[in-house]
Amino acid sequence: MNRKEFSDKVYEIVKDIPSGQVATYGMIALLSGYPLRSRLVGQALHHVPDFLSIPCHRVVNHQGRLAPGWTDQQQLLSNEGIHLKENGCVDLKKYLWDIELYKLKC
DNA sequence: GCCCTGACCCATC
DNA sequence: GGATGGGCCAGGG
Repeated sequence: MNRKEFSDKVYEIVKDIPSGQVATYGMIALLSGYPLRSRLVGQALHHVPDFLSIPCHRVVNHQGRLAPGWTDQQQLLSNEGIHLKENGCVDLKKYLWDIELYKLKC
């Protein structure tokens, strides 16, 4: 697999996530053309240079849980109107990004 | 080149 | 609904 192409695709998709909504790693992996590669999405986002200004705080795992040890993430989310549940998870049913909208765009 | 780890997902219990 | 186990892949020691 072409790692650069994969990460480029990931960045492109994540940048397309509208404000106030969240996506899961699995969705990103699927849209980037590499399903089952959700783990790589997490790693790609972890290593992403910040000058690309990618809203990776809008990406959570399939349970709505945020990145561990990244306290700023919930602050950024709340700035966009996304309020977290008591257990610190995002309400996916409420804020999940509609993957079909992106598919239509392509 | 092997082994462990990780911002994960899914099926199953 | 939480817990568990298996599968996935790249990076670092």
